[in-house]
Amino acid sequence: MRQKQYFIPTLRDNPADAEVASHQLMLRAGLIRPLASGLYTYLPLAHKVLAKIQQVIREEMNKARAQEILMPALQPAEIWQETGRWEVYGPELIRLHDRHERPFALGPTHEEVVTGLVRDEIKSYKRLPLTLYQIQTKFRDERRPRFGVLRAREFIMKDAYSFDTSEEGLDASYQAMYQAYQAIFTRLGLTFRAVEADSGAIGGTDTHEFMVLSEVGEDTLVYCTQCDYAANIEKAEVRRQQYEQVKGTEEPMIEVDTPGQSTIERLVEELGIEAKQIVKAIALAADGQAVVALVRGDYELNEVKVKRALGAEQVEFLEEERIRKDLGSEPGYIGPIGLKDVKVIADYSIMGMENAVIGANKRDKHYLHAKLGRDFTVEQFYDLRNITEEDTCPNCEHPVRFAKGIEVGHVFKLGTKYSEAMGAVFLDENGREKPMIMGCYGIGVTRLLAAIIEQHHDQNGIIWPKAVSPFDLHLITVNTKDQDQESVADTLYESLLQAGYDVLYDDRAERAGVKFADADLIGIPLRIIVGNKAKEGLVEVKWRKTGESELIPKEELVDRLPSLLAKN
RNA sequence: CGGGAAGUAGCUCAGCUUGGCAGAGCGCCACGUUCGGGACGUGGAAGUCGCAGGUUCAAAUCCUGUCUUCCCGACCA
Repeated sequence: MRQKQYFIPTLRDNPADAEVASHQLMLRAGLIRPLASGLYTYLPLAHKVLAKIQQVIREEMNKARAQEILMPALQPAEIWQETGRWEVYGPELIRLHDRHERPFALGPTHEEVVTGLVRDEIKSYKRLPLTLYQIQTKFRDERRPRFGVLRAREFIMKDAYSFDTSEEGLDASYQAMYQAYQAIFTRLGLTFRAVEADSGAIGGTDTHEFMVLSEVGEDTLVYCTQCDYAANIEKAEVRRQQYEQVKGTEEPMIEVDTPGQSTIERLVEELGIEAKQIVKAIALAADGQAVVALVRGDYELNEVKVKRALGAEQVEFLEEERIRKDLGSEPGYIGPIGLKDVKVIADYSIMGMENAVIGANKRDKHYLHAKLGRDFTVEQFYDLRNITEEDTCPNCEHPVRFAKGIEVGHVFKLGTKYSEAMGAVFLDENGREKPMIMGCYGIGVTRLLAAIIEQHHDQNGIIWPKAVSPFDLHLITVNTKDQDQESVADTLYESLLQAGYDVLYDDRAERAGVKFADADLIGIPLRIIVGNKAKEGLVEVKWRKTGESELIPKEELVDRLPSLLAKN
């Protein structure tokens, strides 16, 4: 491809509204352009890279015996009503009406469509197991689109669904997908980690997320320094343990003035105590029902664990109005004593607390010297807090560490949730009707594009891993006015194409600096520069990643390319 | 949805405090000089100052409303 007429609108400055490296570079290198918040056009370079990513995914999925299909993005409301998700899904589901005022949705995922399809077509155990997948545009009206294509409202996803006759079958299908994912992310040149994830309140046994390690990741993952344990912090269990609590004398509980001290930090500062002496009380709405959760002041509440402990679908913070009305309390001063009739649950870290500071449910008031059992009680204890780096591995008791990750893939054992709701059943060997056992497996394709850039760039631009580079080679003439250079480059371009290489040929009448800067931005791993040594028959090859270069006789180039490319 | 910031030329931004001809750099077009790391000169094109309303002789500038974008918190590939 001659660059003169190729559409790569590079930018010299970073656009003001891009924050993270991948977003900035995708804009600057001419990969994407925004249309609205969370909506992007993929320009030729990005489109080529996406095609390569999809190719890798297809190869590995097909190898795992999954079969590619393509389902409609536009879906009638009825199938969503069948599974109950029309009500449950919430505002993230984009809903619309056709000309007959019939309700539809733009698919954020395809369990309903694929389950309906398999239900109608497959009746016998003899046709199972079956795994179907598609690569398609998904729609989710995200509450907050962010970081360019990392969290977009319209994005390309590979979604796969497996149907099995037994739990053992599901295990095998799940394993096959898990391994395919490992192969895919490895081939894409990513540093990643598969972690245990939370499966949500309903069903779902095993589930793993594939995290690309990156500082801009929105997820925190916890891994053991000894064994191979790794989990999303939402999921990571905290070992049950004897907490070392601050001891008190047998002083009675007293009420004190704590004006404006509505945070842990302020209380620590003003009262001269430790955070671990404070009972942090958090008011929540679990499926609308007010609940108070207690956790020791030096720990963070984990809402996913609360959700699981209560068996709730949804847990969110209680609004200030309801804290006053439903709890009879005051935001910032919530405590376990004297609350109206609400459920109070607590993390294990509360056990054995004495000499504690608790909110008095009155503005600017706390109690001191509160003792669990004597002054306040708790209905039930659970593991409700986030693990910390001071905690130990739930498997082997060795230290754990944290890392940030971008979730690029998710594998999930669904069980029979959708097959039962939609009547996707088969007849087994004995003629008995049974629900199919399902799994689902997603990969964020456009998110991968950004994640790859996050892990593969430097100050000057992108450095594509070879497997996904938009071109094999970047051929550059230093000076287009120089006849020698131009003719050498032209013939070289032709012979490279002949040899089967996909070449981007910068034939633009730009100065060398401009071309080199653009080449760095675009990030094709191997560069061939035709410059002032061209009249002596020498061309330069240069590796984008290391900046190393080598002069090579032009006749030898095509023959030596395989080894030159392999060097990087 | 709550909290914060910003909307002026394709991009990055100044001008706004104190109302008075719409600006700069880069990019773009033409010509010339240059030519291995974002050159230089001359000339040129380009903006409904986000939108609507108000105040005023006069609004990019002041006031009100509204829309959009980005960042921080509750969800997901």
